[in-house]
Amino acid sequence: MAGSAYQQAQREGQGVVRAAVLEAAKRLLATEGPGALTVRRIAGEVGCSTKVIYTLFGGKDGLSEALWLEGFARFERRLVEVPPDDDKLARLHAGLLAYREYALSEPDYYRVMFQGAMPGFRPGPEALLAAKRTFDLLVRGVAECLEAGVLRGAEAAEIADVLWMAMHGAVSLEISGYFDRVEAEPRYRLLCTSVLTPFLASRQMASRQMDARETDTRETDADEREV
Amino acid sequence: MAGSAYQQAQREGQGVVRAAVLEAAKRLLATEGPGALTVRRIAGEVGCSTKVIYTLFGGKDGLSEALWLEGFARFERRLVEVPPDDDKLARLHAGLLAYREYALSEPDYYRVMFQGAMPGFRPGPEALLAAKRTFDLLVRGVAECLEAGVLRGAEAAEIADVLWMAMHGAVSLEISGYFDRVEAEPRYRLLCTSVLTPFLASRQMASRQMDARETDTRETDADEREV
DNA sequence: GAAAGACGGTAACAATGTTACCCATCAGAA
DNA sequence: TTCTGATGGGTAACATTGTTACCGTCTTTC
Repeated sequence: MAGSAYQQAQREGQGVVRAAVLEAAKRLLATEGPGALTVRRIAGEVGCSTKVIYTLFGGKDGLSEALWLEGFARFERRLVEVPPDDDKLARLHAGLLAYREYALSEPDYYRVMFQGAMPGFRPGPEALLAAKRTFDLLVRGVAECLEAGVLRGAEAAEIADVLWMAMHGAVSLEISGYFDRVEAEPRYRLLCTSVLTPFLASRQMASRQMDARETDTRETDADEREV
Repeated sequence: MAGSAYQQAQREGQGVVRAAVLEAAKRLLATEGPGALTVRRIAGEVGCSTKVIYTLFGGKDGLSEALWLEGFARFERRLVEVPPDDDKLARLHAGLLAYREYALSEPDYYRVMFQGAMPGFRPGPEALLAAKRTFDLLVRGVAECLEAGVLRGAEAAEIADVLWMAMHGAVSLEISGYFDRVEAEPRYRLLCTSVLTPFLASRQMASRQMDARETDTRETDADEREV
């Protein structure tokens, strides 16, 4: 593949320059938001000319896609490290909470990935594939609950879809400032339990929680598994 | 207020010019999307200089806010015209469907309102108030269900919040292209019923629906009220 | 009638993504 | 070995964006 030592070195050099550019872009995105991501600014941070970004990424869209992929990699890393649990439903709940926590911890990445923060950028096939792979983590979590018999009533993809819709909406509105953090968290928990409740194999838990909101009775150890 | 005939005429003239500018901006937004909304383009369409837009709207942000308000006015109009129904739950469901239908019928307005399609624009206090007023329609619909006794278990604002989160997430993902229209609609219906089910006073309807997905039995006239 | 202020058109400015031009450097052929 | 072709990268330009300085024209006011 690498014809000569020179080509090899050049390729490696491009690799490290590309990494440096991406690192600068990531830092700018995290510290100053998408607005700071200009070609000149990034080139200035890394100490090269703007041309380099065009040869390495093919323009701002290429760099946007690289950041999109980086965001999904971070997202996936966060979701994967949710610890396993014999209680599949508890693990799914932990994953749902991890979804929000990631989005709130790196909202600018979330904006890039899901809110079109880079104007004019549309993800290509590879990027959509990465998104789909991340989403499959959710489908798998639901499927395990179906197999374990704690969820029922719909296909894993269906339940995962509605969960994703709900979580994305909650997180998206919260990032956009429609909810402050203190009221957003209980709303998010209520949303997650609400969406899952119709699919619970034994609906007593959710029923108990709902009733408890009115009667304040019958708390049991099952409560701690609620969300 | 209007000192002289000249001032009066000038004021009225500004009013019609402002309306014309807004009309051009609305047409551009609807036909070519937010990307076509440049100050020069709008000025060219209406046949004036860019300066006019600055004196009438105070810059692009002012025009963005005007479009935001226009979007919420259209949204509210659509939601208000959901016909009343003695079955409060059916009316609420109709409202939830109207939410999606509006968003899909004017996705660029929805992007302006909820997805930050105008870069750098943050809604001011008046704009947020308009948003809140529109959202109150949903709260009121939920409150009527609570008063009628068909929903229970949480405050109207809580249920409305989770409904809003869910609907916004579904619509937002659909607009962004994560679902095609044919698969999005049943998902949306499933999402709406799922979110509402835990709050149903009599949960037999939802239970029956869920069970029916597995057994394909026991259809009743209650089915037509599902979503 | 003259000074003052407001509206609006022209042309500029700053910032952005992008590219034409040019030079340096290296691989490969004569 | 030397020349040719090509590739990468820096400089400076171009087009487009939001925005504003400048100036002429008009009305109001003293």
